[in-house]
Amino acid sequence: MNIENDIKINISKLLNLNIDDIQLEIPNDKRNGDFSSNVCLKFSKRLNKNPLDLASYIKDNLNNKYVDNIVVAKPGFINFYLKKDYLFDTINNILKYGIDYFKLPNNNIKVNLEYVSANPTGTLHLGHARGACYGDSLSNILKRAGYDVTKEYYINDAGNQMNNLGISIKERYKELLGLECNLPENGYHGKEIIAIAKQLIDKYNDTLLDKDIDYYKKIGLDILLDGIKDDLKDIGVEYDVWTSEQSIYDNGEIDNVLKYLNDNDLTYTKDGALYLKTTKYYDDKDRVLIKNDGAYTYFLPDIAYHNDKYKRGYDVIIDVLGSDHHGYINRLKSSMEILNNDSNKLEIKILQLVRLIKDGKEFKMSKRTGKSITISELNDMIGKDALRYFYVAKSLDSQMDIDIDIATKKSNENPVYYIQYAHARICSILDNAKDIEIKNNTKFRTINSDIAYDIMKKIYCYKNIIELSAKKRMPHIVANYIYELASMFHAYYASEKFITDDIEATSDRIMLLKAIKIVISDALKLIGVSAPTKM
RNA sequence: GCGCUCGUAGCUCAGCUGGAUAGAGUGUUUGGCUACGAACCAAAAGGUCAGGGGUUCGAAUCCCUUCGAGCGCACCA
Repeated sequence: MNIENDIKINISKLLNLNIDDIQLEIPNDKRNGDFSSNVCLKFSKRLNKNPLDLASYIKDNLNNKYVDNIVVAKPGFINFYLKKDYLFDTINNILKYGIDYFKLPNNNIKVNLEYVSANPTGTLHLGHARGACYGDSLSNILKRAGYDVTKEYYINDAGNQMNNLGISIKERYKELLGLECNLPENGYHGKEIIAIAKQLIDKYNDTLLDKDIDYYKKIGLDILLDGIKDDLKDIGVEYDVWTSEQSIYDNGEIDNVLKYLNDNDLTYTKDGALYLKTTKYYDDKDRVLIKNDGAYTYFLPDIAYHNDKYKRGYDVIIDVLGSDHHGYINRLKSSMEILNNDSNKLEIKILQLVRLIKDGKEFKMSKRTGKSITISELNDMIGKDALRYFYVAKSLDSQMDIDIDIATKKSNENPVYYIQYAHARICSILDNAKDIEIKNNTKFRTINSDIAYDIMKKIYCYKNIIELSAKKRMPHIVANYIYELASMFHAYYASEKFITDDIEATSDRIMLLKAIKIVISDALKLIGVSAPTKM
């Protein structure tokens, strides 16, 4: 059953238009129909006809078994009013097929989705949580929409910052032993570094003093990476692939890329450094690949890494980065074009940074002093469900504030409880009705309220919501949808009694409740939130 | 200075590929539990969609411009 598509095909034949040119939308005001199209307004010029005449032509010639009535509205809208059967069929199908009813067919699009990828030099904080919740929810939604998704984390375990990590741990280790401590300015000052040093002392006392920096580096990397994995797992975020930057150094991919670039005159040497001609494409200046001390910049292995993603055959490569990295986009896209990879396949999603509010003022996070709120701290305060919903309900490109005082004291302000409450309420009613015989595949003769029809219509839209959310890479569309559905349910609950002496009416309502429950719990699952049966 | 993202109700945010009278939550005011869970519902008030110009049947949405905010402009990662 795909009414919208049928109508579109019908119109495209009548007006001789491409089907993709035809928009069908659900009007905000239902007085304008169940579906509405602006196609006559849009193409009146191209077709050289009055939009109202075009609309009348469609009205007189369109044929669809669900369409009850067609109305032409000024200045040229065409509004479709459907028979309620399409709603009833939807509900019956959901009860018959369950979640499978909403699964879109495989579209053969391979997606690589990389998110978080924080340096393993500290603990994940509130900004990382945004990328984590976004990425994980988006991957669920893409999968549901028929994409083949690989979730990936890039571990920056090579380069300068790893040495700084090793030094920082060693200095903290010495400090705790009462020795002189020379923590460098660009070292890591977070409390987790001290915790690692303390672990070493508890285990080995002072026997590690003669170990070199590489030793501390490795210990630190292992512990911090485990911590990152645990923190992510605690909020339901897991990965398919963990790629190590060091492995790109080790497996020769960098050398391969470098050789190709040099052989094809895409690089040049200046002031002892090797530059890549990124200005050939979208960059405003050429970029250094190898510094004059012979060390690679971050950029070079990242080129090899992204090239490798292309080689793995992905049709879409999504990177989720913090807004402080937006200057990196053109550089990376240029480098991909240089390697003959279509840079349109590379989608870089920029997330605006998260501001923390405490006592009505901004609470500055500082890497140097190690004063920041971590994911696990927030998780302890508000819990996984609230955390996941809170982050994913907002679009990525708005800066967002977290008021820590509200998050801790009045956690009920999080809309996730409102949604979960709706689910728990439905479960409770279904439990009360468990002995009542439910008829399947009914015509819902006893359903007669607007709110019930509105709910059915909302449920009908669920598939479109998933499709749209996936296409636009916007999981918050799903989050907001669930809230709206929950809100409609609460209103319905207040307006009618479900379990009555009328067996048929009870049965009809219970069927509808079951469908609502299926959609709410499924949509919550997509955004990583649980659907409790009791609260 | 240049670039990216943004500016919508007191506050936090939605608003789809331009579509019909711009929406929620929260806060304020008011009403509703001897009906299946009141963590709920109903109602009121609250708007120059930052300002100005343009495109067109139609602009919060697209373009130009001014103002304001955040971020970036490394041989750091």
